[in-house]
Amino acid sequence: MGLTIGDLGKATSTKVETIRYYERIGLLPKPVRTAGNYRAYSEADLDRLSFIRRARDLGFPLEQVRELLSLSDDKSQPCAAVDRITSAHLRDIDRKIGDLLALRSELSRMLTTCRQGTIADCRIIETLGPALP
Amino acid sequence: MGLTIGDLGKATSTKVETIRYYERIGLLPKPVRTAGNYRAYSEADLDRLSFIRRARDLGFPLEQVRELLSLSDDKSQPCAAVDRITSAHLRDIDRKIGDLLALRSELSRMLTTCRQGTIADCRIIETLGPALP
DNA sequence: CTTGACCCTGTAGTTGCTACAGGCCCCATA
DNA sequence: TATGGGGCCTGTAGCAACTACAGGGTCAAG
Repeated sequence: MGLTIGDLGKATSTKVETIRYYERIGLLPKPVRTAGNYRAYSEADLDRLSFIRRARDLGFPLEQVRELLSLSDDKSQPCAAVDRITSAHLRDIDRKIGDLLALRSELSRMLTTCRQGTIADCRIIETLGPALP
Repeated sequence: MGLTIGDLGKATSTKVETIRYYERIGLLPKPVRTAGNYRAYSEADLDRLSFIRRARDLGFPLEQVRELLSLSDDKSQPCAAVDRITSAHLRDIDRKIGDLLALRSELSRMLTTCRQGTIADCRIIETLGPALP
């Protein structure tokens, strides 16, 4: 009866150490222990961990996962808070995508100017180096 | 004579602690010290730090910055190694962009299904929650 | 001569895990 | 019944790349 920490790990593709870490930071409740001091988990724990993992896979940082969890614990609350968190996360991702695209074009511009000579006249190193006087 | 660590920080938009950190991990050489034990930097140090910051701004991780620095120190080396590092970084960025775009579309799909009701029937929470039986 | 801005060292915190070390526990097999 | 191997336990330290103190020293202006 009860799932071991290894069972939970397998079921959610989560490393055992990560589960203990989630417990330590209070994302997962401390489970009951068996006579031999093993953690014994319930289906509810499995659901909660699955929730965490799905949110993490979607890139939510742990603090936002924490908020989403506490929202999902209170079903009568309005949905607006969830919407707010998700929108904020989306804006964050959009900003990151923008940054990366800018980087990407800069790097690929640098690459096209690299003429396979020596470092002495490498345009990439030149770009990184000090401004010419 | 010589630049203080604060001067260097201002000139490169780098926090003083970060400069000391770069010194500790061997990215920047240990500078000479004044009578009062202050670090005194040269223009060459400023150039080197600028190089580091530019590479960091382009998203190169410190280990790759280290490689680029040692390449730029040996001007007779072929440029191919620089090209290789830059290309690898570019592939990395492309992968990240792909990941983020996938996330983005998932999140925005979730948002469009959120109907501003209560948590009880919030589609976002539902998506994160356990599979229905 | 004091004030305030800067500098020094050393250590601990951040995020989200991951990897030990050194030791229990449990089950199956011989 | 002994034993071997897996899995579990706690606690600590490590990763990137900084950042933030605490508790002091130094320097230039007023």
